[in-house]
Formats: sequence, C-alpha cells, structure tokens
Amino acid sequence: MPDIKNLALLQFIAHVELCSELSQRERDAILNLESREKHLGTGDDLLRPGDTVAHATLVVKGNVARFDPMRRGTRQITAIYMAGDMCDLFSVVVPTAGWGLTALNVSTVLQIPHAQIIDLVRRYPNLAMVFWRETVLDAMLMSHWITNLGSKDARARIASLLCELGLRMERAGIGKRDNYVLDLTQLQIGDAMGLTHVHVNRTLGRLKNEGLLNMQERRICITDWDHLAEVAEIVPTFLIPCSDSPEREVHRAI
Amino acid sequence: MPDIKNLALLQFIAHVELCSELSQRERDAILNLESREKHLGTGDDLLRPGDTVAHATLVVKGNVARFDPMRRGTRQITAIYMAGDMCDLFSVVVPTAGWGLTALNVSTVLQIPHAQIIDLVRRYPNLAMVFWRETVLDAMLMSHWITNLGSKDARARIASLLCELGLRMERAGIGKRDNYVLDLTQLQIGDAMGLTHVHVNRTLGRLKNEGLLNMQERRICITDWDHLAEVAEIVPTFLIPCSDSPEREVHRAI
DNA sequence: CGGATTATTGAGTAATATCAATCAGCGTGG
DNA sequence: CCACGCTGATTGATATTACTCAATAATCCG
Repeated sequence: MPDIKNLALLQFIAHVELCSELSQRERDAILNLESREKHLGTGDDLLRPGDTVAHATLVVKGNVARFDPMRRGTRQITAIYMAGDMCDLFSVVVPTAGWGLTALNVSTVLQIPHAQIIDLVRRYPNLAMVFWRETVLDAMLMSHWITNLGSKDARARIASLLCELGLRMERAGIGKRDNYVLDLTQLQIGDAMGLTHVHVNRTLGRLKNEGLLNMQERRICITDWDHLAEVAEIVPTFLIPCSDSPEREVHRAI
Repeated sequence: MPDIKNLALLQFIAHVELCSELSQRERDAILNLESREKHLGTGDDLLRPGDTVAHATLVVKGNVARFDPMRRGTRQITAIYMAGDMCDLFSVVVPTAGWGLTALNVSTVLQIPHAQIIDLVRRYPNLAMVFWRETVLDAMLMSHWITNLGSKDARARIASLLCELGLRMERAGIGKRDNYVLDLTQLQIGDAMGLTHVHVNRTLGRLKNEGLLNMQERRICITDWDHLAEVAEIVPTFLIPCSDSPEREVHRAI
C-alpha cells in the first residue's frame, strides 16, 4: 500500500483522538480502510449538490470547501476543511447530498467507500459514536459560522475566521495558531464570510493597519493574538471544537 | 406511564421514519425510553453555554431555540426546534455544550438521559446510525442558515425561514406549509436571521404588501407559496431535509 | 387598571455592495 | 525572450441596505 495513504489515515486518527478515545484495535481497523487517492486542481468540484455518493472523503493536502449553490450561480461556502478533516461524513448516513464540495487550491484527498465505514462501525460500535462525534464537531463549527454571519461585522467576521483557522491548523499540526499558510483568495474568503472580495480586501487592510496582522505571500502572521481574538468577539465557549486547551475533553461513550 | 410521554415518543418515531427505516423492535425500544417531562415558560433557559448535560431533549410542544451567546449579551439563534425534534442530540457525544438552549414560547420537553440513549445504540447498532443521521439533517439545516445569512438580503432570508418552518411544520403534522402558527416575536425572528426587530417588521410588512403573506394573530398564511419560494431563492437541493416530497429517501445503513 | 412587552413608524447614520478602473503576478505560446 | 491574457489584489466613487435612535401604538398579563 502506498505510504501516503497510511500517513493520511494516521493523521485522521490523530485528529479524531483530540476528542475521542480509541482502542488499539480501533486504530488498526481505521488504518486498514481501503481508499482511493485523488488529486484536485483549484476549483475542481468533488461533489455537486444533488449527487449521490458512495464514499466519504478525507482531506490529505490542501483545502476543500463545502458549499451551497445560489440562484445566480454564486456559491456560499459553509465549511473549510484541511488535512486530517473528513469533509464528507454527512454522506455516510445521507448519501444524496444537498451540498457541494470543491477544491479551494491544489489538494489531495482519500476517498473511502461508505461500505468500508459501515463495516467498520458494525464491527466497532464505538466508532459509530466517534464518527457521530466528528459530525457534531463539524456542526458546532457551523453554528459559530451562523453567529459570525448573523451577528458580527466584516472586521469581526474575518478576525474570527483567521483565529478559527489558526487554531485548527495548529491542532492539525500544519501551522501555528498565529503563523500559518492560508492558501485562499480574497474572493474565496468573501464567499465564506458573506462579503464581497472588495470588502474583504479593505477589511484585511484595516486589520493590517491596526497592527493585528501581517500577510506575506499566503502566510498569515497574527501579530497580536489576544487583541485579534478580542476583535473577533470570541466568547469562551466559541472555539471548544478547535481548541486543544485544557478544557478540551476526550470522550468514549461505549 | 403518563400517556403524553408515549405520544411524544411516537411523534419522535414518526419524525425519524421520514428519513430512517426502523424495525419494530427498534420502535419498541425507543418507546421504552425513560424520560422526565419538563415545562418551560417563554425565555426559560434549558441549557447555558458551557454546561455539561446528562440528557438529550425532545421537544413535545412549543419551540426551543439553540443559541450562541454574544459579547454584548445578545444571542444569535442557530436553530429553531419544534414538536418531534430532538434539540440536543449533539450532547450525547459532546456532553459539554458550546451552545445554549432556550424556550421561545410556552413549551414542553422530554429529557432523556444519555445513558438511556447510549444503552439503546449499544443494543441496536442501527439506531446509532439513525441518531447520527438526525444530527446530519440538523447540520444540513444549519448549512442552509449559513447560506441565508451570508448570501441573502432581509426579504429573502425571512421568506426562506417562513418556507422552511412551513415545510417542517407540515412534516411534523402540526400545520400546513402555507398555513401554520408561528409563535415567535419579531425580535426572536431577528435574533435568528441576523436582523434587528425593526427591520424584521418592515420586511414582513413588505412581504404582506406584496401579497405573498398574511399574518393574523400568530398564524402565518402564505398566499402565494411558489412566489414566496422564488423570493426565498430556494434552490432544488435547499429543502431536502425538511421536505417530504418524492425526492426524499428512507435510509437503513445497517 | 397599570406595567411590561411587542409592533409599528419616522428620520438620520453607518456598513457594505456595486461599479469601474488600475495594477501586479504569472504562466504560456510565439 | 517577450507579449499576451488571465487571475487576483487594490483603490475610488457612488448606491443601497440595514442599523440606530426615538417615539408612539397596540397587546398581553397580572
């Protein structure tokens, strides 16, 4: 088996174990999942709304977005996934997607047949809880996005996104919370935060001018984390699902 | 056992069976769940962000909202639940809540200990998939809310909410999609749709003037459903999780 | 009946979108 | 190697949406 698949599954296991307890047998079972590697270019659609899929998708490299299509052809991004994230767990229990998936940059994913996952949870009932928990963590992030879009202005929204992505990058081991590579265009950030790319540009400029932020190339450098988190209007419970701080808990229900 | 609990669980089973296939044994097992009835007044908090809970909550009567707290004490509503909805399934696998739950009006809920639900899924593995699926359907709705808040103006947002709630009420058997009782204040609608109550008022007025809508007391009467759905910018895949139309599918993974 | 919440309306303000233009980087084909 | 075309970033001017503040009316509830 190509090594990259093992590495990717190990990364997924590490991701899962931030919140869920696994036995050695369960870890081994996950490592034995069969999958197909797929390489994506910027803008490639992995899944279109209405499609029926037979596999879940693990992000190995790059970023994949979930989106909802809009009337005028525009797309609202509803989640941004990174290495270690399963971006399509929904489809295991609801195979006909109401959403789409697209590559935000050059990415690699592992497609894992639903049948494999269902066999896995049949043999290891705790893994059903684990996948369910991953879905909930995803949903908690969506809940925060609703709050961002519904209750915050552009400055707080973008600050919030940058804090969230930083924490998640750090947790995934692909950056530091205050220093990471964000390979997104301002248009894509706008599609996620419900803003025009023009306004994203002005708002990022403002955050830079305020000395909270630096961007060279695609690297985000958060100069003053606490202040940015303040601007982002982050409340204590806001980032539980992306934090690896003491208040994080590891669960095993079964 | 008081009859109301059985009725509520039957309603929950009916809700589940819109998307999931259950065996008779599974139905019976759900009916045997132990629970505690709880009555709530308008504004009563069922759960505050940061609390750790030991039970899931089934709505029997009225409406419960999930919310995220904001800095200035305001709350962003991230979901509106109605009779038959489990409003707290997240907590079964993530007991320390990052969210809150509050009664939007005079409501009744059934609190079901996590231990009961975990015992249930241990005995009937398919029920783990069922609860996971319910979580996904909840998340799909959240995804649509993100799209509403991120990509639509006030008129489309409110039209969308009214269509969504109509379809869900109809599906739950507590109204017709174009004629149902919505016992919410305009302030609460604003908290959900990211608008001020003033703007909600003007926007509802506009929809009424356009002949799309009537409201007497708390009853919503949608005069021109197709036109309202058009205004709501609903795309075909938008309402899959609340629709009981032909494209709905019933799943059984295990 | 009286106080509190909710709905409604008006006037002015702030945030964000829209439209338009320019500029920079970058790969590609001649 | 350079010219070209494409995408993305940046900036300016203007239009529109929604918010804020404020006042009043209607409704509910005890």
